[in-house]
Amino acid sequence: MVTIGDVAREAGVSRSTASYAFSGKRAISAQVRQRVFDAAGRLGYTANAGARALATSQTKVIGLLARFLEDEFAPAMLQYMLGVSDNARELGYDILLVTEADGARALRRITDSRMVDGVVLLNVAHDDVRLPVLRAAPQPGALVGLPGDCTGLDVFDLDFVATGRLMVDHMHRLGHRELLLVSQPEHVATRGGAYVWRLRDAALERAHDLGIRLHAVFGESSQPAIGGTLHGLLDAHPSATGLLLNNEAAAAALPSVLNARGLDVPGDLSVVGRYSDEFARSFSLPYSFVESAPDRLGDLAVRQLVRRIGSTQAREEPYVVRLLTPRFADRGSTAAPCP
Amino acid sequence: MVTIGDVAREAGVSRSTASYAFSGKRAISAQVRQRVFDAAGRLGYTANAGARALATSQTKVIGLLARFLEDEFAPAMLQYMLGVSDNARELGYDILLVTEADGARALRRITDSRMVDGVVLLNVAHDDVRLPVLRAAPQPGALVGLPGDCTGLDVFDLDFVATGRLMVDHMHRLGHRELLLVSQPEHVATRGGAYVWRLRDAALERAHDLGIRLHAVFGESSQPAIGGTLHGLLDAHPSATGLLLNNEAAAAALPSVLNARGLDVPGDLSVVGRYSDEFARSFSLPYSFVESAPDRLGDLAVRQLVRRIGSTQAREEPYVVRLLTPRFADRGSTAAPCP
DNA sequence: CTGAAAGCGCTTACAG
DNA sequence: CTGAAAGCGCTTACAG
Repeated sequence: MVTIGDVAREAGVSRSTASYAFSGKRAISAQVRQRVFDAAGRLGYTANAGARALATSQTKVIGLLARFLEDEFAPAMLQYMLGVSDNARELGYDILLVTEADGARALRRITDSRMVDGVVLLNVAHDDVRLPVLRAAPQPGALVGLPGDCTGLDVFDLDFVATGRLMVDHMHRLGHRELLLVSQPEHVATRGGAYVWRLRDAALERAHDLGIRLHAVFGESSQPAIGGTLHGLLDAHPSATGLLLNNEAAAAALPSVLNARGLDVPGDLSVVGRYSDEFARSFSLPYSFVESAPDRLGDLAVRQLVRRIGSTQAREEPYVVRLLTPRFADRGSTAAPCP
Repeated sequence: MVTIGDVAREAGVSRSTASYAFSGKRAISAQVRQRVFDAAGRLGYTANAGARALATSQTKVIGLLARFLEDEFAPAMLQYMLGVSDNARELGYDILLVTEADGARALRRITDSRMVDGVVLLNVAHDDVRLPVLRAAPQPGALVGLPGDCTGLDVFDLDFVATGRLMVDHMHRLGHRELLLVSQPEHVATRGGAYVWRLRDAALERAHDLGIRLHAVFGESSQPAIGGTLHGLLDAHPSATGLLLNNEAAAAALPSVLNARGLDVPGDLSVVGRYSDEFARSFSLPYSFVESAPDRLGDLAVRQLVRRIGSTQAREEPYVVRLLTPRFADRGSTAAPCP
């Protein structure tokens, strides 16, 4: 391979001069600079990443820890991954993708060996086992997903509490007094998927305060089971006029369920979902929804992480917990209930 | 950070001895070995990846170049990514994920700078601009997706020609004589998505040979457009008794389309799709299908790549083009046509 | 404005 | 079975 030494020789300068010509970290005469660049061009020089990392203690790589769990909608994870990856690249960082089941061990491996300058954790659980490892690591970390304990880390998530309230408030304003809520599977919550119960509890509380009857159930993560659950729920509560969905599979299954029952939206039933814009487009779901903004969250997490990586000053700043205000995307699937 | 020098001092040996104790590349007395391991444990030592890469010219990282194009079903890409990532990790490699739009430039960057020991290209087009870059790179590469020119690279893909034939043969055997085929959008083929026309052309040819009328159309990649296309196709050919799908969006949309038309499968219409098992499960599609086996392809590509990386001898071996024989997963959605 | 030299943390022939 | 030393390819104080 061609090294900076080869370039220096070809340009007739020292290796340090060649290095400075590339980095711009000290003044170089225009002629010399040009000679170095020309030489590099002729020889096809690119700096060796390992050598540079060793010399600078910077890899320009960010670790991305995904977590694919049973009964969670995997394609949703992809949106977060792309949000992180695309934005990291724009800031000059590459992505080391980690999909191992044992996230804590993998995290220790990539941080201890200094493969990465920082880490983004996806799909963070309430009591995530990766957090103690990340806090002990020398690199900064950012989370997508709100855990029980946020100390020492920057956290980004959709505000699921506000989302639950927004959904209920929206239906209440239209005049609905009996609603249904389908969440993710119960064991997703049990094992620490806080987003499940944060939305659900907030919706239940708000409904209670407003004098609304809210029937909340946990739904399955795939068809045909979720279809059966939807049918059962609609059978059990024929007087309910609104349906809230915090469950991608339920949203995807709903059109055929309603079709089979001959129910019209919003004529017979008002519907509000919670998913990403991309998901809505892929399946062209005709429902109003609260945007879960995975690209936005990935962007925010990476940007903050890079800030911390870049300056020791930024590293001293207080940690942030940023919960995005839910945005309601109106697709016309809600209306006043029929009398 | 704690270095191998610290470990050596703590254990009372030289750095080379410590290094050999870890690598096992030369005999070390049991006592010394234990002292080194204990010291490493006490100090919490992990080798610096950059330094090791510099010394060995091996990063133990594989580049994974994904390619997300308009009107291709993004979640399908995720399955390939996980197939590569999970299997790479098992073989001791980490994954550098590249999602940049300009794949050729990104590929040059990560290979020139020696960030990776090898590269897997996903979603390879017929005349993929990344191929010349990969051939010129010092690292070996493996493709998932069959390009027009395979020289110098290991190639893995589903046999789409055999898939097209299998679909038609299957229907023919059951007695069908008029079929419909919905492919991906035409411009996906136009820009080089060879899998589109390979399956389509093979199906058309086989149908012709068997005296079957096959009406082949290109479908959109999302609802509701694809739903309209399906309706239009069924309207235009009421005498067709079988439907072949090489289009994920069409498969996802079909249940509600058939529901709306009151069509029974396989009573009124026999259906065969082509997608992954994971996709079938996520949407619980009730159709028989040809398994596209993304995990299997990722596995094969990585395994071959690691072989090439591992030994210069393996690097001399002839390149392989491995097309997986399509596997038919029977879900009972095909039957003899009604008279 | 430029160069010679030290150092980043490993591995691996070379010697014993 | 073990150690002292060179080298991987960079960057960056130190000198001039």
